[in-house]
Amino acid sequence: MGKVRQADIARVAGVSQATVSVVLGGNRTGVRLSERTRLRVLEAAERLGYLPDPVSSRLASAGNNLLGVYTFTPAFPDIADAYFPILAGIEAEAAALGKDLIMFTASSAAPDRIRRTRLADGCLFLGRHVPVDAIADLLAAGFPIVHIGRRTELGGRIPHVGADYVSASAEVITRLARAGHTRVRYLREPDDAPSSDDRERGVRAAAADAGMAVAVTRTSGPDLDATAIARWLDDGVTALVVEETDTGAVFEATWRALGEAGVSVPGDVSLAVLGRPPAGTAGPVISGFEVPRRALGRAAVRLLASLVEPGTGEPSPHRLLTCPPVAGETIA
Amino acid sequence: MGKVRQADIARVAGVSQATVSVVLGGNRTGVRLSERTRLRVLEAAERLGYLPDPVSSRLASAGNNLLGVYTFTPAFPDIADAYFPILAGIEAEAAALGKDLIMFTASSAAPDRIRRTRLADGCLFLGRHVPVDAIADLLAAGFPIVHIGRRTELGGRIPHVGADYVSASAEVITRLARAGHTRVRYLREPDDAPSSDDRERGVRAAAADAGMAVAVTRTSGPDLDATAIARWLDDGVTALVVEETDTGAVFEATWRALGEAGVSVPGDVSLAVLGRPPAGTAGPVISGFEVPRRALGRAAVRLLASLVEPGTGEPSPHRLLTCPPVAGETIA
DNA sequence: CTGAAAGCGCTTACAG
DNA sequence: CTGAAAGCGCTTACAG
Repeated sequence: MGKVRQADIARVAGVSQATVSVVLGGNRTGVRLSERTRLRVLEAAERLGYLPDPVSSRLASAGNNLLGVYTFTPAFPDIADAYFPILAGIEAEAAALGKDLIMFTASSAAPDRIRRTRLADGCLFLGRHVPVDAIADLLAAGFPIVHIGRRTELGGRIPHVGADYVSASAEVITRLARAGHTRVRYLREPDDAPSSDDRERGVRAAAADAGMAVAVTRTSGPDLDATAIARWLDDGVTALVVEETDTGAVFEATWRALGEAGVSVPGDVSLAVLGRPPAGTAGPVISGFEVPRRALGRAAVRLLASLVEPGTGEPSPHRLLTCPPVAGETIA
Repeated sequence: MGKVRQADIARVAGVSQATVSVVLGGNRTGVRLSERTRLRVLEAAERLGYLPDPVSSRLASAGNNLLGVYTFTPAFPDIADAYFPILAGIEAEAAALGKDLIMFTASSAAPDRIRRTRLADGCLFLGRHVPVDAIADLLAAGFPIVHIGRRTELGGRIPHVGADYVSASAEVITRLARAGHTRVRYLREPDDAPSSDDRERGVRAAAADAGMAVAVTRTSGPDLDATAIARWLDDGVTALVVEETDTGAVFEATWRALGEAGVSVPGDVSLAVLGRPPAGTAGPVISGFEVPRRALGRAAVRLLASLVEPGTGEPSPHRLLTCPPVAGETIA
């Protein structure tokens, strides 16, 4: 009882293999078929326990209803908190569209693995940085891709669905300005990625508008201690603005340093996070904004699906979703 | 700049398409190749930007390094708490083995969708119940599958990696017996699934050994109220044993009813859960056991991988992992 | 109105 | 020691 192929059905039903294909494919080309033939084929297929081979169908044209998901870091163990809602959104929308998902486990961002994404009809990419060359190859080959998070590489030709960090970050600064702050310390990731750069752009623009002085510290956390805090306060800083990062390390280091320095929030200094603090952070609700991760996942799947099956009006290959503000209790 | 095929490389390099395949495939058959030819092919492939088509390779023999994951309920939105560690384990092990994952989103357990799993080299199944017919087809076709959770269907022919609920549940009862309890109320899921039945078997066996009276209530939660609690206590019950369920609903209902009844734990009544309470449950550490979900995920992937690539000694197609006891504070 | 040919892009057994 | 044939299981344009 090995695999049953269309050819086996054809033999039993006394027709050609191609006819079997037409019948089982639901006759989408509108071929004339005698009802008798159709029934014989269907019955034989049922009796033999035919299981179509999706790989063959995919090769012989036609998609396979598979969308790839490529994360540049293991999605689950490490930064699960940040990725989980995105994956949840991706899965929900994929299920709604009747698509299955291929998760490409990216132990490394090796080009070889990225090329494997072509097994699917299209692929979602997810990560702080993007391997430009491999993506360029995919793009050049006409393979549909969507990056989750804004991308500026390749002259902005990478389709993406991102969060509008510029506006959301500007809004946080404006709130601070309205509360009377004129001197702010801004802590951001040391490396350049659109998600960090966008925040900085929003911060600078709003600060300039408000006549606020913003000094930037690039840090990944370890150097943040009570001494640093004390120095900033001595300099006349009245508010700290911290970028939300994948691991939450910068916020955690800041929060700890604040505690060690015996500085009260928002009594002695105001605090805002450009995003949300890591899950499970105790204490007051930190002011900032929500990143609509679930919606990002859903929107990305929708965009990718429309790229895979063109027709119903080409959507913009670039979308930015709004980040709802979180008032919080740490701006005073 | 359309897709570049091996045939294109062959034309440029002045060799046959098959030779290109041999060269690019790393010459695994040990064919004699002039170094000059090899280099010419490699160079042409590089220059043209060749991207191998994984679908074709898969069809022309050879696996595709893809393992399927089929959950009978949407994995992410709903019962994520229970599935998340399993998926984390699956992903970690798959990454370690260099395999990618296809997540089949099971909006319905429709046989069609299950058949699609054959796109992968093998598939993991995950769910309280299993669609026996579709699984039987897969098994008959020689398609490698592994179920996460013990399965008894099809005469026990379904390969699986499960948790040893029988022993773990028995151990909980033994603990209760040692603490002097002789009359216990046991709350379990209303439907029959191996994970529930195994627990009950362990409970009954250990209770019989200890001369303990166990009364069983099948419930999904809603009927659990202060009245029920009071009735049981009146009956002389001194301990409650609650099954861990996917949603945690039974435990939550019990915990609430206990509160409403003003019954203190473990002062007035002891409490154990056959597993762990839902995440985020406040109060004392509930006695019970840990389900090694991450390890289940990893072990299932390893078993599936060995089924896909036989050779290195056939492993047992049935494995049960031990559930470490959690002493907790609610048995007295 | 129906059925047989060609081809999707590869791999691997097989002639030369 | 190398290169061309056959074939994986399908779909869809095309002859009859």
